[in-house]
Amino acid sequence: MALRHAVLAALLDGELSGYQLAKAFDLGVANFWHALPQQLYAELAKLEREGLVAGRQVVQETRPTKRLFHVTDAGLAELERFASAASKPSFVRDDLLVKVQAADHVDAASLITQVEERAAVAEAKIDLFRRILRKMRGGLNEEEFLRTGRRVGPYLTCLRGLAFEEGNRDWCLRTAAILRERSAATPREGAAPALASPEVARA
Amino acid sequence: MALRHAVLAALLDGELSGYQLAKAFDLGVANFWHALPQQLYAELAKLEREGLVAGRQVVQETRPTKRLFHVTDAGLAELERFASAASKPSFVRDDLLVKVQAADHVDAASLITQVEERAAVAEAKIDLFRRILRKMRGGLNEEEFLRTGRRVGPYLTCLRGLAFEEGNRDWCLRTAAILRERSAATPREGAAPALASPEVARA
DNA sequence: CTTGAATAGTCATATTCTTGACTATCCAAG
DNA sequence: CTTGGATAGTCAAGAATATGACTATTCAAG
Repeated sequence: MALRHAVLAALLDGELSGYQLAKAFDLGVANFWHALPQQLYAELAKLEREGLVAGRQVVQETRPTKRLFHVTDAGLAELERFASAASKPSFVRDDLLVKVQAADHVDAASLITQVEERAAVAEAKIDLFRRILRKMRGGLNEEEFLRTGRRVGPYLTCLRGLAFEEGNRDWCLRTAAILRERSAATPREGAAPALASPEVARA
Repeated sequence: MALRHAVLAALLDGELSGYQLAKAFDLGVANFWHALPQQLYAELAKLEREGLVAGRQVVQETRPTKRLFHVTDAGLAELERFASAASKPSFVRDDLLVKVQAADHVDAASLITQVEERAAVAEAKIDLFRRILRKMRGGLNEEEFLRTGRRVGPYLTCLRGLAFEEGNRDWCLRTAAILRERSAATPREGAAPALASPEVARA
């Protein structure tokens, strides 16, 4: 149950409405925690009942009234407690990797397309992360900022997101190239092509 | 609902019992899909009811009787269908990243310890993946194997796991170093240390 | 000769997450 | 003057996951 802690961590940078929070989760936070708007509204309500966040109503003229939430002292204490407790091992879930695992038994063309699409998505995220990082460190260079900047937490997690997507892109491009080469080498085979194995090569 | 497909993909390499499958998930497959043994038994039962896998009873003398499962033609067709459908975006969940996001507001010492422990875990996984990869490619070098080997799917996903853990390790080590340096620079501060910010520097 | 680890598997409960729909207001483009 | 997108939020139902406990057998260490 760390969604609540992810929400608390996201609210540390200032007051957010549920809607803004949902967008934040879609961007930065999404790189290490994923949640739909519905869950966030529900979690905010629970956190408020428990006194870990507090909301204040903001009546807007041109927009629907919204509620801005901030972390309370109790919320900060809960984050402290969470941060000191043992971390569960991280986990990833990725359809595409499941498909690649089965690559030798399924249609190559569609798989290659999907891997290349994923590379493009990763590239877009890389650009986004680079922009966010530039904005966060302001005039300072990275080393300076990491030594002296306030709030390096979000910067560090963003760096992990950047490296992750770079790894993603590189792997996708390489994988696509390999699958392409292999499917070119056996143009008339369907699933599970009988490529040259060590045994065959010896024969 | 891609657990079923992860199970099918894992069973492509040969018959496995529920127990063996659980261990396979704990190792290789866990890098892109995570599931507890209970889920796997339940999923196998469902897959069998739907005719996507078939099990055969194996009576053992020295061990409890087990059931070995393999993918049926219908299961293969289902995998094909899945592989051609659009992939959901991958997602990661990581307690540790949530904690680092809040790094400027929580106790540094405990966080540094955890980040360094994670680096060690990553290192161990790197070793494991290297061994698995070596074993999979047999006598061939990597390039050769990727061009001509049978079943490159598991090899490719393992490569992604390796790169992921290398990224993890590198980021953890860098993050630990930065947090250490910062907490050394403000030895008597508690949470949210007032480090030199651009504004402060100007003053 | 008892304890603990590994094998092999099951059940029930509770929480969490996803899906899909729904209510509103405002602004801008066509 | 209607449609679509952005803002702001809510509800209900159902699927998927997690937690914890439970039954057995075998082998090896102490």
